[in-house]
Amino acid sequence: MTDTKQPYVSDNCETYTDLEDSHEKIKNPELASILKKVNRSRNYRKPPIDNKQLDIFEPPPLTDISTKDEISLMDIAVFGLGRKPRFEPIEYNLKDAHIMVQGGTNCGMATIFDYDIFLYMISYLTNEMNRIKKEIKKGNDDYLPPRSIKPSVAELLNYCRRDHGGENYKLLEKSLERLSTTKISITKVNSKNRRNGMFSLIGDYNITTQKETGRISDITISIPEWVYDGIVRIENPTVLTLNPDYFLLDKGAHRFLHRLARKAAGKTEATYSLEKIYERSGTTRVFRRWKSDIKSTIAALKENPLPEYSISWETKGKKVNIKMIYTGNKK
DNA sequence: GCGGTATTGTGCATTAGTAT
DNA sequence: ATACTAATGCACAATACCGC
Repeated sequence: MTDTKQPYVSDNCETYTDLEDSHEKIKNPELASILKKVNRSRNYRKPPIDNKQLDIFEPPPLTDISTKDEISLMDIAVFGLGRKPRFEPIEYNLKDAHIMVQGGTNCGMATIFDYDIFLYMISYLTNEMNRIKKEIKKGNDDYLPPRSIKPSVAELLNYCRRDHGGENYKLLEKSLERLSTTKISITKVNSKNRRNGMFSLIGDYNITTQKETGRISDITISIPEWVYDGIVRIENPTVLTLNPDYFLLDKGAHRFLHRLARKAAGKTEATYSLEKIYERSGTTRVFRRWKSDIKSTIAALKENPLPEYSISWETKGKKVNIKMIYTGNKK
């Protein structure tokens, strides 16, 4: 099972890494060009060796909350897209709302990778609630889900399909801090009145570490009220399932595009202008810099497409549109 | 000014390997 | 199986540069 080091007969390399490194020396030009491409772009992480999401019976399906106050949270980035936490706030001026995302002054804003923890929380809660609803249909009363989750760290990392490297344990603490302090404020204006609200991605959290060893023994994350109410107290929660391969997407921009496609295209297709995607990505880059970035980002998808969606770059004169087409199982 | 590419720094992510 | 270490890799963004 763990013999991942299968030698490649063709070129005397021990491992896949050897093969990648030696692509210059490879005689077969076709193979060499493929390997060069692999070297250049890595859209997907390799899944951890033990490629199981959870060792429990069934992992909860990956779900994300899609709207809040009739505002779609999936087609804007309520987090930074980079690995480095960002400190500048993001502002969105949408048609019917003004949205402001701001991180903590010390730790910065949550990143799209920190958001994985949020997804774990949503998935857990949705799954739990679906189970309870089934029980109620059968006529059995049941307790509502708890208002906080207590995952073991390994369980959390497994679900997010990450490696169990110790680094992840250290970073978890920072991730939680960012998630908890990132505030999203929505100001909605309709014809009659103006509503303003502020919420964060996760509530309070506790991390218990053992004194002698410094090991994390326990984490508790409280579920913020808007999430709990949105899933438990509303009859038809606005949640969408995602493909678990989402966790393997290595580029923040790819994750953003996948979320956008999932929401906008669904099981059909959708087209956005490049300008609109630029605005909704929350990037700090000037447009023409971002444009060349996103162009190569989308070009990389030719080799390794997004799970279930194809993204294409279409030019109409000077205008650029991004077309997203569902390629998954149309059932 | 506007388009594009090339280079570089930073902080997180990943990997192999190790300890319990 | 879970938790940790050290070394390396990577994306994003800032910056410089070039040609128009």
